[in-house]
Amino acid sequence: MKIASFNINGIKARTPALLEWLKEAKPDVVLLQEIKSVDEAFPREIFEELGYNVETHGQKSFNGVAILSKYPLREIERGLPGDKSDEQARWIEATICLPHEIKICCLYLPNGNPLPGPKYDYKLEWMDRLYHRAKELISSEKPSLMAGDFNIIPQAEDAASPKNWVNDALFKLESRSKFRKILNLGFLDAFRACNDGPGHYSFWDYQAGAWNKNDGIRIDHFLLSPNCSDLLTDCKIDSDIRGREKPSDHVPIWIKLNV
DNA sequence: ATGACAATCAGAGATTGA
Repeated sequence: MKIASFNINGIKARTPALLEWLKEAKPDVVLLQEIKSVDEAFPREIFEELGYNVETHGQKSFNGVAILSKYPLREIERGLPGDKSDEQARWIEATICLPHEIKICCLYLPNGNPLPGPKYDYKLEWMDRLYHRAKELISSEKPSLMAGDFNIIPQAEDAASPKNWVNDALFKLESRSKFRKILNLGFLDAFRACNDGPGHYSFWDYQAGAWNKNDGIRIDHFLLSPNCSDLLTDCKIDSDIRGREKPSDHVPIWIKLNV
């Protein structure tokens, strides 16, 4: 089974590019971030015609997450628990039902810039809540994964120019430590389990010719619970997508599970 | 330190992103 994550930077602007990639990559499940659309405006029929079940958690103009799945989705939850006043659409989870169940969580972690400031505080607070949900997932002892745009550069080798990011919310020790704390619960960075070394990126800024200079960062991740990690056979980033017409600034990352 | 680029909403230019 192939599960992908893709920050599409607007479903309205990205539907053609998304369809082209879907038909090539043929993922069974796709986790989308930054749909930048309310639920009613999401073009669900286009994806249903391709055989996907569609669940969205949208918001006007900004944020918004969605799950496309060829398998039925159950136990759908919208919004990261822990703060009822949080109105930003950054989390949707569901259980897919194969012979055995897998809990799939799609997230769009706050950027956090500028720093210091309320946006950075929100990022750190959101990561504290993410830690609590991650702990619950581990405690359940069921196969689970969290994937999406984490807005975290885990290590220096995950940036082409790490010096440019030292004071950025994506690379600040404080936010990276919170990411590491989640890994230390027992979650596996699937990409690093399958790939070594520098030069692997999932985001290139639209500005300053970042793609042409390969000045990228790796900020889109798949974190797998231990019994989900046992099923992992491959993880790759479809970086060539960034060079196409009207691309997102992110590219898809996917895993294969032996189920 | 700033802007470079793109998407959104709105119908110009501000806001957001990373």
